[in-house]
Amino acid sequence: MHANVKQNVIPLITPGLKVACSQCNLRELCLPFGLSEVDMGRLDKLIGGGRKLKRGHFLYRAGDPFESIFAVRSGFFKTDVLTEDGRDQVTGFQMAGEILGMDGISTETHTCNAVALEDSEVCLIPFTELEMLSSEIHSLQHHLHKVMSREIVRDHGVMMLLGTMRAEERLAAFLLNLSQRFSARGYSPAEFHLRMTREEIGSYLGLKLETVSRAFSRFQDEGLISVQQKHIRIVDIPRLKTLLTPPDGRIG
Amino acid sequence: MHANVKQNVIPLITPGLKVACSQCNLRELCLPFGLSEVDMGRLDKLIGGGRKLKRGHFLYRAGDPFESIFAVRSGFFKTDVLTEDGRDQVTGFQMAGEILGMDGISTETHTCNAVALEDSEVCLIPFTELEMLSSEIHSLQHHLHKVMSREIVRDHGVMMLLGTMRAEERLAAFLLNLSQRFSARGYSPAEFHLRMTREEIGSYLGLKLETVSRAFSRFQDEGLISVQQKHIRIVDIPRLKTLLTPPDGRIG
DNA sequence: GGACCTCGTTGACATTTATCAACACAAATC
DNA sequence: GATTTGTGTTGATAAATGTCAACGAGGTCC
Repeated sequence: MHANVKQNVIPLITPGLKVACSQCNLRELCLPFGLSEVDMGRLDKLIGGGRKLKRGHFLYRAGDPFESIFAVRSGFFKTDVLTEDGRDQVTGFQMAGEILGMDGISTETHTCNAVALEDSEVCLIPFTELEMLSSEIHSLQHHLHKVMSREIVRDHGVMMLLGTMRAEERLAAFLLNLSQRFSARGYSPAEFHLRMTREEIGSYLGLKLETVSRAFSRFQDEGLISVQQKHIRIVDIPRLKTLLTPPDGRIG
Repeated sequence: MHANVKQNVIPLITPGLKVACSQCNLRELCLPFGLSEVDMGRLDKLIGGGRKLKRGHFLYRAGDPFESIFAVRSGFFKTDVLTEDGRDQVTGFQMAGEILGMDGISTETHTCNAVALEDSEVCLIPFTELEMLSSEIHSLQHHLHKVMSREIVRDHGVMMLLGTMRAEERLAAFLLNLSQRFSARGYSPAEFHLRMTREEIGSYLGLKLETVSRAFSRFQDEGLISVQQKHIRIVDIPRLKTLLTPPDGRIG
Protein backbone atom coordinates (compact mmCIF):
# COMPACT_ATOMS: atom_id res chain seq x y z
CA MET A 1 0.00 0.00 0.00
CA HIS A 2 2.99 2.30 0.50
CA ALA A 3 5.15 3.97 -2.06
CA ASN A 4 8.21 1.94 -1.24
CA VAL A 5 6.75 -1.26 -2.69
CA LYS A 6 9.03 -0.75 -5.63
CA GLN A 7 12.41 -0.67 -3.96
CA ASN A 8 14.56 -0.61 -7.01
CA VAL A 9 18.28 -0.31 -7.15
CA ILE A 10 19.54 3.20 -7.80
CA PRO A 11 20.92 3.16 -11.32
CA LEU A 12 24.42 4.33 -12.01
CA ILE A 13 25.31 7.14 -14.34
CA THR A 14 24.15 6.42 -17.83
CA PRO A 15 27.34 6.63 -19.89
CA GLY A 16 25.72 7.42 -23.22
CA LEU A 17 23.68 10.33 -21.93
CA LYS A 18 25.52 13.42 -23.03
CA VAL A 19 24.34 16.66 -21.52
CA ALA A 20 25.27 20.25 -22.25
CA CYS A 21 23.57 23.26 -20.75
CA SER A 22 24.47 25.30 -23.79
CA GLN A 23 22.46 22.94 -25.99
CA CYS A 24 19.59 22.47 -23.56
CA ASN A 25 16.24 24.07 -24.26
CA LEU A 26 15.62 24.27 -20.53
CA ARG A 27 18.53 26.60 -19.85
CA GLU A 28 16.26 29.59 -19.34
CA LEU A 29 14.37 27.76 -16.59
CA CYS A 30 17.26 25.95 -15.03
CA LEU A 31 20.53 26.62 -13.27
CA PRO A 32 22.47 28.19 -16.18
CA PHE A 33 19.96 31.03 -16.46
CA GLY A 34 21.72 34.28 -17.24
CA LEU A 35 25.17 32.82 -17.86
CA SER A 36 27.36 33.88 -20.76
CA GLU A 37 28.37 31.34 -23.42
CA VAL A 38 31.80 30.97 -21.87
CA ASP A 39 30.50 30.48 -18.34
CA MET A 40 27.91 28.02 -19.56
CA GLY A 41 30.71 26.00 -21.06
CA ARG A 42 32.44 25.90 -17.68
CA LEU A 43 29.22 24.72 -16.07
CA ASP A 44 28.89 22.04 -18.78
CA LYS A 45 32.26 20.60 -17.81
CA LEU A 46 31.18 20.38 -14.21
CA ILE A 47 27.91 18.56 -14.80
CA GLY A 48 28.65 14.97 -13.93
CA GLY A 49 26.62 13.54 -16.76
CA GLY A 50 23.06 12.48 -16.98
CA ARG A 51 21.12 9.70 -15.40
CA LYS A 52 18.06 7.94 -16.70
CA LEU A 53 15.49 6.63 -14.30
CA LYS A 54 12.64 4.28 -15.01
CA ARG A 55 9.28 5.04 -13.50
CA GLY A 56 9.20 4.06 -9.86
CA HIS A 57 12.94 4.26 -9.33
CA PHE A 58 14.51 6.42 -6.64
CA LEU A 59 16.81 9.25 -7.60
CA TYR A 60 17.90 9.36 -3.97
CA ARG A 61 16.55 8.31 -0.62
CA ALA A 62 16.41 9.88 2.79
CA GLY A 63 19.65 8.98 4.50
CA ASP A 64 21.76 8.85 1.35
CA PRO A 65 24.91 10.94 1.60
CA PHE A 66 24.54 14.24 -0.17
CA GLU A 67 26.90 14.83 -3.06
CA SER A 68 24.94 16.40 -5.86
CA ILE A 69 21.88 18.31 -6.71
CA PHE A 70 19.93 17.30 -9.79
CA ALA A 71 18.24 19.16 -12.60
CA VAL A 72 15.28 17.46 -14.21
CA ARG A 73 15.86 17.17 -17.95
CA SER A 74 12.69 15.29 -18.72
CA GLY A 75 10.07 13.38 -16.83
CA PHE A 76 8.40 13.92 -13.52
CA PHE A 77 9.37 13.38 -9.90
CA LYS A 78 7.91 13.50 -6.46
CA THR A 79 9.76 14.14 -3.21
CA ASP A 80 8.46 12.88 0.09
CA VAL A 81 9.46 12.74 3.73
CA LEU A 82 8.77 9.70 5.88
CA THR A 83 9.01 9.76 9.67
CA GLU A 84 9.84 6.83 11.93
CA ASP A 85 6.28 6.75 13.12
CA GLY A 86 5.07 6.14 9.61
CA ARG A 87 3.85 9.54 8.53
CA ASP A 88 4.38 10.23 4.85
CA GLN A 89 4.23 13.69 3.34
CA VAL A 90 4.77 14.46 -0.32
CA THR A 91 6.68 17.74 -0.31
CA GLY A 92 6.68 18.46 -4.02
CA PHE A 93 6.37 17.38 -7.63
CA GLN A 94 9.20 18.37 -9.94
CA MET A 95 9.24 18.70 -13.70
CA ALA A 96 11.73 19.65 -16.41
CA GLY A 97 14.09 22.47 -15.49
CA GLU A 98 13.49 22.18 -11.77
CA ILE A 99 16.18 21.42 -9.24
CA LEU A 100 16.08 18.53 -6.80
CA GLY A 101 18.12 17.66 -3.75
CA MET A 102 18.81 20.98 -2.03
CA ASP A 103 17.40 19.59 1.20
CA GLY A 104 20.58 17.54 1.54
CA ILE A 105 23.01 20.46 1.81
CA SER A 106 22.28 21.29 5.44
CA THR A 107 23.08 17.91 6.96
CA GLU A 108 25.17 16.44 4.13
CA THR A 109 22.49 13.77 3.96
CA HIS A 110 19.32 13.70 1.94
CA THR A 111 16.29 14.18 4.14
CA CYS A 112 13.65 13.10 1.68
CA ASN A 113 13.12 10.57 -1.08
CA ALA A 114 12.95 11.54 -4.73
CA VAL A 115 11.09 9.11 -6.99
CA ALA A 116 10.54 9.24 -10.74
CA LEU A 117 6.83 9.15 -11.49
CA GLU A 118 7.55 8.41 -15.15
CA ASP A 119 10.65 7.50 -17.10
CA SER A 120 12.90 10.50 -16.55
CA GLU A 121 16.31 12.01 -17.11
CA VAL A 122 18.28 14.23 -14.78
CA CYS A 123 21.56 16.10 -14.89
CA LEU A 124 23.84 15.40 -11.97
CA ILE A 125 25.47 18.52 -10.55
CA PRO A 126 28.21 17.75 -8.01
CA PHE A 127 27.69 20.28 -5.27
CA THR A 128 31.24 20.88 -4.09
CA GLU A 129 32.30 21.60 -7.64
CA LEU A 130 29.27 23.83 -8.11
CA GLU A 131 30.28 25.85 -5.06
CA MET A 132 33.82 26.18 -6.38
CA LEU A 133 32.63 27.37 -9.75
CA SER A 134 30.04 29.68 -8.26
CA SER A 135 32.67 31.48 -6.23
CA GLU A 136 34.32 32.35 -9.55
CA ILE A 137 31.17 33.15 -11.52
CA HIS A 138 29.14 35.66 -9.63
CA SER A 139 26.01 35.30 -11.72
CA LEU A 140 26.04 31.55 -11.16
CA GLN A 141 26.41 32.02 -7.43
CA HIS A 142 23.58 34.51 -7.35
CA HIS A 143 21.34 32.33 -9.44
CA LEU A 144 21.96 29.34 -7.18
CA HIS A 145 20.86 31.50 -4.27
CA LYS A 146 17.78 32.50 -6.18
CA VAL A 147 16.92 28.89 -6.90
CA MET A 148 17.22 28.01 -3.22
CA SER A 149 15.23 31.06 -2.20
CA ARG A 150 12.56 30.20 -4.74
CA GLU A 151 12.23 26.82 -3.09
CA ILE A 152 11.71 28.54 0.26
CA VAL A 153 9.04 30.78 -1.23
CA ARG A 154 7.37 27.80 -2.86
CA ASP A 155 7.32 26.04 0.49
CA HIS A 156 5.64 29.05 2.04
CA GLY A 157 2.98 28.76 -0.62
CA VAL A 158 2.39 25.14 0.30
CA MET A 159 2.12 26.13 3.98
CA MET A 160 -0.47 28.72 3.01
CA LEU A 161 -2.35 26.07 1.09
CA LEU A 162 -2.21 23.52 3.90
CA GLY A 163 -2.86 26.03 6.64
CA THR A 164 -5.69 28.11 5.24
CA MET A 165 -7.43 26.35 2.36
CA ARG A 166 -10.28 23.89 2.27
CA ALA A 167 -10.18 20.73 0.20
CA GLU A 168 -11.56 22.15 -3.03
CA GLU A 169 -9.46 25.28 -2.77
CA ARG A 170 -6.36 23.14 -2.35
CA LEU A 171 -7.16 21.07 -5.39
CA ALA A 172 -7.94 24.14 -7.47
CA ALA A 173 -4.64 25.71 -6.45
CA PHE A 174 -2.85 22.48 -7.28
CA LEU A 175 -4.38 22.23 -10.75
CA LEU A 176 -3.71 25.88 -11.53
CA ASN A 177 -0.12 25.50 -10.39
CA LEU A 178 0.41 22.50 -12.66
CA SER A 179 -1.34 24.32 -15.49
CA GLN A 180 0.97 27.30 -15.14
CA ARG A 181 4.08 25.16 -15.01
CA PHE A 182 3.10 23.10 -18.04
CA SER A 183 2.32 26.32 -19.84
CA ALA A 184 5.76 27.74 -19.02
CA ARG A 185 7.25 24.65 -20.69
CA GLY A 186 5.29 25.05 -23.88
CA TYR A 187 2.59 22.51 -23.09
CA SER A 188 -1.12 23.13 -22.94
CA PRO A 189 -2.21 24.88 -19.78
CA ALA A 190 -5.66 23.34 -20.16
CA GLU A 191 -5.03 19.71 -20.87
CA PHE A 192 -2.49 17.44 -19.25
CA HIS A 193 -1.78 14.08 -17.81
CA LEU A 194 -1.36 13.66 -14.08
CA ARG A 195 1.64 11.53 -13.31
CA MET A 196 0.71 10.96 -9.69
CA THR A 197 -2.03 8.97 -8.02
CA ARG A 198 -4.91 10.42 -6.04
CA GLU A 199 -3.14 9.22 -2.93
CA GLU A 200 0.00 11.18 -3.82
CA ILE A 201 -2.04 14.28 -4.60
CA GLY A 202 -3.79 13.79 -1.28
CA SER A 203 -0.53 13.46 0.59
CA TYR A 204 0.77 16.65 -0.98
CA LEU A 205 -2.46 18.52 -0.23
CA GLY A 206 -2.97 17.12 3.27
CA LEU A 207 -6.11 15.23 2.25
CA LYS A 208 -7.19 11.63 1.95
CA LEU A 209 -7.43 10.16 -1.51
CA GLU A 210 -11.21 9.87 -1.28
CA THR A 211 -11.50 13.59 -0.61
CA VAL A 212 -9.33 14.31 -3.64
CA SER A 213 -11.46 12.04 -5.77
CA ARG A 214 -14.67 13.65 -4.59
CA ALA A 215 -13.31 17.12 -5.29
CA PHE A 216 -12.39 16.06 -8.84
CA SER A 217 -15.90 14.73 -9.35
CA ARG A 218 -17.44 17.87 -7.98
CA PHE A 219 -15.34 20.06 -10.29
CA GLN A 220 -16.45 17.92 -13.19
CA ASP A 221 -20.12 18.09 -12.20
CA GLU A 222 -19.84 21.84 -12.09
CA GLY A 223 -18.30 21.98 -15.54
CA LEU A 224 -14.95 23.32 -14.34
CA ILE A 225 -12.84 20.44 -15.55
CA SER A 226 -13.15 17.17 -17.33
CA VAL A 227 -11.53 14.18 -15.66
CA GLN A 228 -10.83 10.75 -17.01
CA GLN A 229 -8.57 8.95 -14.61
CA LYS A 230 -5.28 10.80 -14.89
CA HIS A 231 -6.25 12.86 -17.93
CA ILE A 232 -7.34 16.36 -16.98
CA ARG A 233 -8.82 19.06 -19.12
CA ILE A 234 -9.49 22.39 -17.47
CA VAL A 235 -12.64 23.71 -19.11
CA ASP A 236 -12.93 27.01 -17.28
CA ILE A 237 -9.66 28.35 -15.92
CA PRO A 238 -11.05 31.72 -14.81
CA ARG A 239 -13.83 30.11 -12.82
CA LEU A 240 -11.36 27.69 -11.26
CA LYS A 241 -9.36 30.71 -10.15
CA THR A 242 -12.36 32.26 -8.46
CA LEU A 243 -12.50 29.24 -6.17
CA LEU A 244 -9.31 30.54 -4.59
CA THR A 245 -10.82 33.92 -3.81
CA PRO A 246 -13.54 33.70 -1.17
CA PRO A 247 -16.50 35.87 -2.22
CA ASP A 248 -16.20 38.41 0.59
CA GLY A 249 -12.50 38.83 0.04
CA ARG A 250 -11.97 38.25 3.73
CA ILE A 251 -10.61 41.76 4.12
CA GLY A 252 -10.90 43.56 7.42
CA MET B 1 -8.62 42.16 14.32
CA HIS B 2 -5.64 41.67 12.02
CA ALA B 3 -1.96 41.80 12.81
CA ASN B 4 -1.33 44.95 10.84
CA VAL B 5 -3.21 47.10 13.31
CA LYS B 6 0.15 48.34 14.48
CA GLN B 7 1.54 49.79 11.30
CA ASN B 8 4.62 51.36 12.67
CA VAL B 9 7.36 53.07 10.76
CA ILE B 10 10.34 50.90 10.05
CA PRO B 11 13.12 52.22 12.25
CA LEU B 12 16.44 53.14 10.75
CA ILE B 13 19.71 51.62 11.74
CA THR B 14 20.41 52.24 15.38
CA PRO B 15 23.76 54.04 15.37
CA GLY B 16 24.83 53.08 18.86
CA LEU B 17 24.27 49.36 18.39
CA LYS B 18 27.71 47.92 17.84
CA VAL B 19 27.81 44.36 16.68
CA ALA B 20 30.69 41.98 16.19
CA CYS B 21 30.32 38.33 15.33
CA SER B 22 33.60 37.58 17.04
CA GLN B 23 32.19 38.88 20.33
CA CYS B 24 28.75 37.39 19.90
CA ASN B 25 27.72 34.45 22.01
CA LEU B 26 25.45 33.33 19.20
CA ARG B 27 28.25 32.77 16.72
CA GLU B 28 28.00 29.00 17.02
CA LEU B 29 24.33 29.09 16.04
CA CYS B 30 24.49 31.85 13.49
CA LEU B 31 26.09 32.69 10.19
CA PRO B 32 29.75 32.88 11.32
CA PHE B 33 29.69 29.23 12.42
CA GLY B 34 32.99 27.55 11.61
CA LEU B 35 34.86 30.69 10.53
CA SER B 36 38.42 31.41 11.59
CA GLU B 37 39.18 34.50 13.68
CA VAL B 38 40.46 36.33 10.65
CA ASP B 39 37.48 35.50 8.47
CA MET B 40 35.10 36.42 11.26
CA GLY B 41 36.71 39.80 11.37
CA ARG B 42 36.02 40.22 7.66
CA LEU B 43 32.40 39.26 8.21
CA ASP B 44 32.23 41.80 11.07
CA LYS B 45 33.22 44.59 8.72
CA LEU B 46 30.46 43.63 6.33
CA ILE B 47 27.64 43.55 8.86
CA GLY B 48 25.82 46.80 8.34
CA GLY B 49 25.18 47.42 11.99
CA GLY B 50 22.37 46.49 14.25
CA ARG B 51 18.78 47.54 14.42
CA LYS B 52 16.50 47.65 17.42
CA LEU B 53 12.83 46.99 17.01
CA LYS B 54 10.07 47.59 19.49
CA ARG B 55 7.43 44.95 19.89
CA GLY B 56 4.91 45.11 17.07
CA HIS B 57 7.25 46.81 14.60
CA PHE B 58 7.99 45.39 11.18
CA LEU B 59 11.53 44.37 10.29
CA TYR B 60 10.38 44.23 6.68
CA ARG B 61 7.15 43.84 4.80
CA ALA B 62 6.08 41.88 1.78
CA GLY B 63 6.87 44.05 -1.22
CA ASP B 64 9.88 45.79 0.31
CA PRO B 65 12.95 45.65 -1.92
CA PHE B 66 15.36 42.97 -0.80
CA GLU B 67 18.77 44.20 0.26
CA SER B 68 19.77 42.33 3.36
CA ILE B 69 19.19 39.28 5.38
CA PHE B 70 18.98 39.61 9.14
CA ALA B 71 20.32 37.65 12.07
CA VAL B 72 18.30 37.81 15.25
CA ARG B 73 20.52 38.96 18.12
CA SER B 74 17.83 39.03 20.73
CA GLY B 75 14.08 38.94 20.87
CA PHE B 76 11.48 37.07 18.92
CA PHE B 77 9.94 37.42 15.49
CA LYS B 78 7.19 35.98 13.39
CA THR B 79 7.03 35.87 9.62
CA ASP B 80 3.77 35.68 7.77
CA VAL B 81 2.42 35.70 4.25
CA LEU B 82 -0.77 37.52 3.34
CA THR B 83 -2.59 36.97 0.05
CA GLU B 84 -4.78 39.46 -1.79
CA ASP B 85 -7.82 37.44 -0.87
CA GLY B 86 -7.11 37.93 2.79
CA ARG B 87 -5.55 34.63 3.77
CA ASP B 88 -2.88 34.96 6.42
CA GLN B 89 -0.36 32.23 7.19
CA VAL B 90 2.34 32.51 9.82
CA THR B 91 5.33 30.75 8.24
CA GLY B 92 7.67 30.77 11.21
CA PHE B 93 8.81 32.13 14.55
CA GLN B 94 12.46 33.17 14.79
CA MET B 95 14.65 33.55 17.85
CA ALA B 96 18.25 34.50 18.61
CA GLY B 97 20.81 33.22 16.13
CA GLU B 98 18.27 32.52 13.41
CA ILE B 99 18.33 34.12 9.99
CA LEU B 100 15.46 36.08 8.50
CA GLY B 101 14.75 37.36 5.02
CA MET B 102 16.03 34.66 2.68
CA ASP B 103 12.65 34.55 0.98
CA GLY B 104 13.53 37.86 -0.65
CA ILE B 105 16.51 36.64 -2.64
CA SER B 106 14.54 34.97 -5.42
CA THR B 107 12.49 37.96 -6.54
CA GLU B 108 14.65 40.76 -5.06
CA THR B 109 11.53 41.60 -3.07
CA HIS B 110 10.46 40.34 0.31
CA THR B 111 7.53 38.00 0.02
CA CYS B 112 6.50 37.95 3.66
CA ASN B 113 6.28 40.23 6.65
CA ALA B 114 8.62 39.97 9.60
CA VAL B 115 7.30 41.40 12.87
CA ALA B 116 9.00 41.65 16.25
CA LEU B 117 6.87 39.92 18.87
CA GLU B 118 8.91 41.51 21.65
CA ASP B 119 11.55 44.22 21.77
CA SER B 120 14.32 42.79 19.62
CA GLU B 121 17.67 43.40 18.02
CA VAL B 122 18.92 42.17 14.67
CA CYS B 123 22.15 42.33 12.71
CA LEU B 124 21.75 43.61 9.20
CA ILE B 125 23.72 41.62 6.63
CA PRO B 126 23.80 43.26 3.19
CA PHE B 127 23.33 40.42 0.79
CA THR B 128 25.38 41.56 -2.18
CA GLU B 129 28.36 42.10 0.09
CA LEU B 130 27.74 38.74 1.71
CA GLU B 131 27.85 37.06 -1.69
CA MET B 132 31.07 38.86 -2.53
CA LEU B 133 32.71 37.81 0.71
CA SER B 134 31.39 34.27 0.47
CA SER B 135 33.01 33.80 -2.91
CA GLU B 136 36.31 34.50 -1.17
CA ILE B 137 35.68 32.50 1.99
CA HIS B 138 34.62 29.02 1.07
CA SER B 139 33.45 28.03 4.55
CA LEU B 140 31.22 31.11 4.70
CA GLN B 141 29.73 30.28 1.32
CA HIS B 142 29.10 26.72 2.33
CA HIS B 143 27.57 27.73 5.62
CA LEU B 144 25.24 30.17 3.91
CA HIS B 145 24.09 27.30 1.71
CA LYS B 146 23.57 25.18 4.78
CA VAL B 147 21.49 27.87 6.42
CA MET B 148 19.28 28.15 3.35
CA SER B 149 19.00 24.40 3.05
CA ARG B 150 18.12 24.14 6.72
CA GLU B 151 15.25 26.51 6.09
CA ILE B 152 14.02 24.25 3.29
CA VAL B 153 14.21 21.22 5.59
CA ARG B 154 12.40 23.13 8.32
CA ASP B 155 9.68 24.03 5.86
CA HIS B 156 9.30 20.37 4.96
CA GLY B 157 8.79 19.65 8.64
CA VAL B 158 6.02 22.22 8.78
CA MET B 159 4.40 20.65 5.71
CA MET B 160 4.55 17.29 7.46
CA LEU B 161 2.93 18.84 10.50
CA LEU B 162 0.19 20.57 8.51
CA GLY B 163 -0.37 17.67 6.17
CA THR B 164 -0.42 14.69 8.49
CA MET B 165 -0.96 15.73 12.11
CA ARG B 166 -4.09 16.30 14.12
CA ALA B 167 -4.59 19.34 16.30
CA GLU B 168 -3.05 17.98 19.48
CA GLU B 169 -0.15 16.42 17.64
CA ARG B 170 0.56 19.77 15.99
CA LEU B 171 0.55 21.60 19.27
CA ALA B 172 2.75 18.96 20.93
CA ALA B 173 5.22 19.21 18.05
CA PHE B 174 5.15 22.99 18.32
CA LEU B 175 5.85 22.99 22.07
CA LEU B 176 8.62 20.41 21.76
CA ASN B 177 10.21 22.41 18.97
CA LEU B 178 10.19 25.58 21.07
CA SER B 179 11.49 23.63 24.04
CA GLN B 180 14.39 22.27 22.04
CA ARG B 181 15.28 25.67 20.62
CA PHE B 182 15.17 27.40 24.00
CA SER B 183 17.29 24.60 25.39
CA ALA B 184 19.89 25.06 22.64
CA ARG B 185 20.16 28.71 23.73
CA GLY B 186 20.74 27.90 27.38
CA TYR B 187 17.19 28.49 28.56
CA SER B 188 14.97 26.01 30.31
CA PRO B 189 13.47 23.44 27.97
CA ALA B 190 10.57 23.00 30.37
CA GLU B 191 9.48 26.49 31.23
CA PHE B 192 9.11 29.43 28.90
CA HIS B 193 7.05 32.38 27.89
CA LEU B 194 5.14 32.32 24.63
CA ARG B 195 5.61 35.52 22.74
CA MET B 196 2.78 34.91 20.31
CA THR B 197 -0.98 34.86 20.73
CA ARG B 198 -3.20 31.81 20.36
CA GLU B 199 -4.29 33.20 17.02
CA GLU B 200 -0.69 33.35 15.80
CA ILE B 201 -0.01 29.83 17.00
CA GLY B 202 -3.20 28.74 15.26
CA SER B 203 -2.19 30.41 12.03
CA TYR B 204 1.18 28.68 12.12
CA LEU B 205 -0.39 25.30 12.90
CA GLY B 206 -3.31 25.62 10.50
CA LEU B 207 -5.85 25.72 13.32
CA LYS B 208 -8.33 28.19 14.74
CA LEU B 209 -7.42 29.91 17.98
CA GLU B 210 -10.22 28.13 19.86
CA THR B 211 -8.80 24.76 18.83
CA VAL B 212 -5.37 25.81 20.08
CA SER B 213 -6.85 26.97 23.35
CA ARG B 214 -8.77 23.72 23.81
CA ALA B 215 -5.68 21.65 23.10
CA PHE B 216 -3.74 23.64 25.73
CA SER B 217 -6.51 23.01 28.24
CA ARG B 218 -6.61 19.33 27.41
CA PHE B 219 -2.83 19.00 27.87
CA GLN B 220 -3.16 20.70 31.22
CA ASP B 221 -6.04 18.48 32.30
CA GLU B 222 -3.93 15.46 31.46
CA GLY B 223 -1.01 16.74 33.47
CA LEU B 224 1.28 17.17 30.48
CA ILE B 225 1.82 20.88 30.84
CA SER B 226 0.83 23.76 33.01
CA VAL B 227 -0.55 26.82 31.26
CA GLN B 228 -1.14 30.29 32.57
CA GLN B 229 -1.88 32.56 29.67
CA LYS B 230 1.44 32.79 27.86
CA HIS B 231 3.49 31.08 30.55
CA ILE B 232 4.10 27.41 29.77
CA ARG B 233 5.66 24.73 31.89
CA ILE B 234 6.09 21.33 30.34
CA VAL B 235 5.56 18.86 33.15
CA ASP B 236 6.11 15.63 31.25
CA ILE B 237 8.28 15.99 28.16
CA PRO B 238 8.53 12.24 27.43
CA ARG B 239 4.78 11.79 27.52
CA LEU B 240 4.33 14.86 25.31
CA LYS B 241 6.66 13.19 22.83
CA THR B 242 4.57 10.05 22.76
CA LEU B 243 1.68 12.11 21.42
CA LEU B 244 3.67 12.43 18.21
CA THR B 245 3.99 8.69 17.78
CA PRO B 246 0.65 7.06 17.07
CA PRO B 247 0.31 3.86 19.15
CA ASP B 248 0.33 1.41 16.25
CA GLY B 249 3.31 3.09 14.66
CA ARG B 250 1.38 3.25 11.40
CA ILE B 251 3.89 0.95 9.76
CA GLY B 252 2.81 -1.18 6.84
C1' DG C 1 -8.96 53.39 40.29
C1' DG C 2 -12.26 52.65 36.84
C1' DA C 3 -13.10 51.91 31.84
C1' DC C 4 -11.69 50.16 28.09
C1' DC C 5 -9.14 46.70 25.14
C1' DT C 6 -7.06 42.61 23.73
C1' DC C 7 -6.50 38.03 24.68
C1' DG C 8 -7.89 33.55 26.34
C1' DT C 9 -11.37 30.02 27.76
C1' DT C 10 -15.40 27.33 27.33
C1' DG C 11 -19.91 25.60 25.54
C1' DA C 12 -23.35 24.37 21.95
C1' DC C 13 -23.78 23.40 17.46
C1' DA C 14 -22.50 23.23 12.30
C1' DT C 15 -19.46 21.91 8.80
C1' DT C 16 -15.82 19.58 6.81
C1' DT C 17 -13.12 15.79 6.18
C1' DA C 18 -11.87 11.05 7.45
C1' DT C 19 -13.09 6.29 7.78
C1' DC C 20 -14.95 2.06 6.25
C1' DA C 21 -16.80 -0.50 2.67
C1' DA C 22 -18.33 -1.78 -1.81
C1' DC C 23 -17.70 -1.68 -6.42
C1' DA C 24 -15.87 -0.07 -11.23
C1' DC C 25 -12.24 0.61 -14.34
C1' DA C 26 -7.74 0.04 -16.51
C1' DA C 27 -3.31 -1.69 -17.21
C1' DA C 28 -0.25 -5.46 -16.69
C1' DT C 29 0.42 -10.51 -16.47
C1' DC C 30 -0.38 -15.05 -17.37
C1' DG D 1 -8.91 -13.52 -23.33
C1' DA D 2 -9.20 -14.17 -18.37
C1' DT D 3 -7.14 -12.79 -14.05
C1' DT D 4 -4.88 -10.09 -11.05
C1' DT D 5 -3.48 -5.86 -9.12
C1' DG D 6 -3.41 -1.19 -8.55
C1' DT D 7 -6.22 2.72 -8.94
C1' DG D 8 -10.36 5.51 -8.82
C1' DT D 9 -15.30 6.41 -7.54
C1' DT D 10 -19.13 6.68 -4.56
C1' DG D 11 -22.10 6.09 -0.36
C1' DA D 12 -23.06 5.89 4.64
C1' DT D 13 -21.38 7.13 8.86
C1' DA D 14 -18.03 8.85 12.36
C1' DA D 15 -14.75 12.00 14.02
C1' DA D 16 -12.34 16.22 14.07
C1' DT D 17 -12.33 20.94 13.70
C1' DG D 18 -14.64 25.30 12.79
C1' DT D 19 -18.19 28.75 13.96
C1' DC D 20 -20.76 31.57 16.90
C1' DA D 21 -21.41 33.34 21.27
C1' DA D 22 -20.74 34.40 26.03
C1' DC D 23 -17.81 35.47 29.55
C1' DG D 24 -13.38 36.13 32.31
C1' DA D 25 -8.64 37.65 33.09
C1' DG D 26 -4.99 41.04 32.53
C1' DG D 27 -3.00 44.96 30.85
C1' DT D 28 -3.21 49.94 29.48
C1' DC D 29 -4.89 54.48 29.21
C1' DC D 30 -6.99 58.21 31.09
